[in-house]
This record gives sequence, C-alpha cells and structure tokens, in this order.
Amino acid sequence: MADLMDAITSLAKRRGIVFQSSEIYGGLRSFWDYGPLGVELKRNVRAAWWRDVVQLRDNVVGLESSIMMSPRVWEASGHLESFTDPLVECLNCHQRFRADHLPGFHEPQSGAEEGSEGTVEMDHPKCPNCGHDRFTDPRNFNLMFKTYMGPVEESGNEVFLRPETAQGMFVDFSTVQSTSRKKLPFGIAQIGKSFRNEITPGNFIYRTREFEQMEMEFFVEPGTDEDWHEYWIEQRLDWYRRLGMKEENLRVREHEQDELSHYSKRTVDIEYRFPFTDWGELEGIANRTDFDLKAHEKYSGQDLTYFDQEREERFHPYVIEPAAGVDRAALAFLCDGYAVEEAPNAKGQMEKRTVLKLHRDLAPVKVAVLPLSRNEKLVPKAREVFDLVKGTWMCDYDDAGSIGRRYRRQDEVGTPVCVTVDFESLDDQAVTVRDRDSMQQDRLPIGQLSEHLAERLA
RNA sequence: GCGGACGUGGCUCAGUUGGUAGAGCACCACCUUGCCAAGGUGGGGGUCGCGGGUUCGAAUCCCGUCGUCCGCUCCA
Repeated sequence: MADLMDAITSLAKRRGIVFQSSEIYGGLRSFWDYGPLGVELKRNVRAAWWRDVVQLRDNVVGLESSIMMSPRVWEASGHLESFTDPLVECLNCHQRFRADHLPGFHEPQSGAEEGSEGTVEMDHPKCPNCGHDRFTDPRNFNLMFKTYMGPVEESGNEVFLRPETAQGMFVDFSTVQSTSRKKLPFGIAQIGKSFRNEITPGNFIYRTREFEQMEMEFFVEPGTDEDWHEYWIEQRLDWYRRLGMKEENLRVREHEQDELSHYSKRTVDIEYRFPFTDWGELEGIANRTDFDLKAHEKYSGQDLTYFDQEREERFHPYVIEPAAGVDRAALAFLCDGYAVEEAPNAKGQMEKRTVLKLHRDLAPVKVAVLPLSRNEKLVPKAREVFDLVKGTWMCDYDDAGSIGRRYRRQDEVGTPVCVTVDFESLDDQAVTVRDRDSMQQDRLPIGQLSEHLAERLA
C-alpha cells in the first residue's frame, strides 16, 4: 500500500499535479504547490461541490468571508481556548505529553462546556516513556497561526489566520439571511483556505498546515436538526459516489462521545480508505447545535436569533455542518482513480498502462487533440480541431513522440477523450475519438465533434 | 517534539578504502514509423538538500540545519 502512495506522489510530481512548496530552498514542511494539472483538478473538485451544494439548491447561498477576522471571533468560538493544549515535557527523555492525559495530572472537573482556564496541578506523574517524574511546566500550544495587524508587533495587534471557514458564516448569519431573504431551513456555503499549526502534519497533502475547506452551515429549526443531519450525511456520501469513488473505499464513522468537538452534539465522518492510513477522514458532518450563534450573540451583544413570521417566534437555529477538505478530496480521487493495467502494445505483447480513472468532471484535461504524426498537413488540421473544442473544454494539444506514447501520457493524467487527426481526416473531414478507459475508438465527422463531446463529457 | 532510516540530474538509482560525477527511463530537436509507450542520430540538465568543519583534496569523514519516510506523541 505504501508503494501505491509512492507511485501516486511520484506521478503527482512528475506530471506537475502537486509538488513540494519552496523546493529550491529544500522545501517547507507540510506546504504544497499545485502545478498546472493539479490546479485544474482542484478547481474541478471545488466546482463539483459548489454545483451540488449551492447551485442546484435554492436554499443554499454562497459567501466568501475574510481569512482574518476580529480576534473576538475566536474567543467566542472557543478556538482560543480549546485549540490550546497544555503540554509538558519529560526532563529526562524529552518526550512531550498532553498534561491532561498524563495519569497524575489533575485538571479541574468543572463543566467541560464552561471552559474555565484551569491550571494543571502536578501530583507525581511518571513519564510513560522512561518512568522519570520530572517535567517542565505545562506550556500552551495554540494551533492557530498568529500574526500582527499593522507594522508594529504588539500584543494588542494580534490577529489569527482562521482555523476553519465556518465562523464567517456564523458571524455573517444575519446579514446573509436578511439580504438573501432566505427562510429556514437554509444554508450558507463557503470555500476557502484555513490554517492550523498541526503538531504532526504529513501524508502528502492529507494533513497540512495550510488547507482548503468546503464548508456549509445549514440552519434549521431546533428539533428538526437530527433529521437534517441524516439528510446531509446521505447527500454528501452520494456526492463522492456520483463522482466515481469506489463504494468499498468509503465509509461512515460515528464520533465517540469523548472525541466530539466542543461545539458538537453529534459528528459523523465520511472516511476514505487511503493507502497510507487505511481509513482517514474526508469530511466531517457535525450537528453544531446553536452553540456558535449563541456564543457570538453573547460576545458581540448582537441579536443573532431568527424570526419565524408564521409562528411569531424568535429562536436560535440549529446548524448542520458538512465540512470537507478540498485537498483531501483531491487526494482521495487521485488514489481511487489510480490504476495500472495490462494493455497490448503494437506487437501484441502485454505491457503496463498507468491510467488515472478520474470522473470526467474531475479530469484536469477533458480532451487531447493529437495529430497522428507531426506532419505539415496534419498539424494545421489538428490545430483547427483544437481551436474548435478549446472554448468548451479544457484541452491539450500534443504532437511529440509516437501516437501510442501520447495516448499513454494522457491516460496517466486521466484525460477522458483523445481526438486524433490522421491522413484520412484531410479528405473525409473525420477524426478518431478514443476513450481513456476502454481504449475504444470511434470515427466521426468533425462537424459532429462538438455535439459528440457534449454528450460524452456532460 | 522524541527515536530510527534516508536526502546524488524530472524519476529510479550506481558511485569501490575520500582525489573534484555516471546509467536507465523521462524531456527537447531532427529523421523514421504512422492508431495505442521505450527505432536512429544529436542535445539540454547535477556546485551530489543547505551551511560549516577536518583534509593537499569530500558526494564519500564530523557538526549543524532543512526536508522525506517509519514508529511514538498529537490531531476540530
């Protein structure tokens, strides 16, 4: 399985899909750049999500809130507090442990929801690693990236890079609701970058400190929240399925009570069977209750209730939140589509063929236009075909090397359709359309190409 | 953050006991072929992750640093 991951990582780099950031300086841990093909893949993932979650629904609207927000947002949301883990380090072996996980350390047993700062007392804990009992004082590690607003680095100027996009939707709830004139139930969706100082990033683009989220906050009447939760779990699961993800690589996992986030009543993860970790989270679907709206109401002093005109009642809606990662989804689709098959070559011998079986909506390039050879007559004809198609589909033009090699190059990055211009095309104005997965070829008039592609790729 | 392994052209690697770098594949050009990769000729590309040290001389030894992988820890 690790080999598979290596193969995918290697392919990603070799073909300019994803590679390490700042490579010429030795790289920067946990940061990645998406190359020409990766950008297309990522754009397609976003577009597919946006279409499904926003465009096809009349009760979900979009938002793009800023990455930096008032620091008070993070006080209210609980991130300043619960994103901070008190860690101690063994003075002997220098291993670090969460203070509240060490037997012997006591944390105040007050209401967990209240989140009092709480000092951690030391009893006589033993280091689980080496058995010694001398530790550093607990130190706080905040998982939020911090910077300063304005040129002067003063503590009063501290601002944070958002660790989730969700807070934008909560903070802007009233404005969006009143301007869009939406009534419950309705949702606010956002795609954007978030930042977390993860302690252990890794596994390629699976866990990174800068990542992109696709989140939607669906506001519902309290009491209907559990049904809506089920609804969105099914909707989201179906999204992955419709984009071709294999059923056996998908599963739903219920969060245990003690792993629930501070805001969550119930959370369900959609997990994917990644080659490196077996099951890993793709998306979390949480019932955030009215925690966030109430918190912001309390901290801001603004009324964040919803007014139900029919019932003439004010209340705080509950929130169902499907929160997916763009990068994780892209990685999962890459893993899921990656295949090495046996295919016959020109001599009839079987050989390896690497194919990225991405769904047509996700494929970075939809159509490759290829002259059978780099011939002075074929090239202009192929250019003509390329110009005909490029306005509608992301296309590639390639005339270097043998035709077989070029097919393989396209297979490797998941291009669903290759259109080949041959010598007969010059006379009969027809081209060969070749399918990535079946390698089947059909011949059809250039005049029908646009229509054919529209059917095939729609 | 800790422990271990590792870091040579885009990729996979070779580089003997230290003497200032090679291969295959890939890529590019031309020729050839002409519908499913690797035919011919030629070519570009590496201060051997980075910095420092030892040495007459280091990819090869030492230190530091950055990065990758595995394990631990952690994980909204």
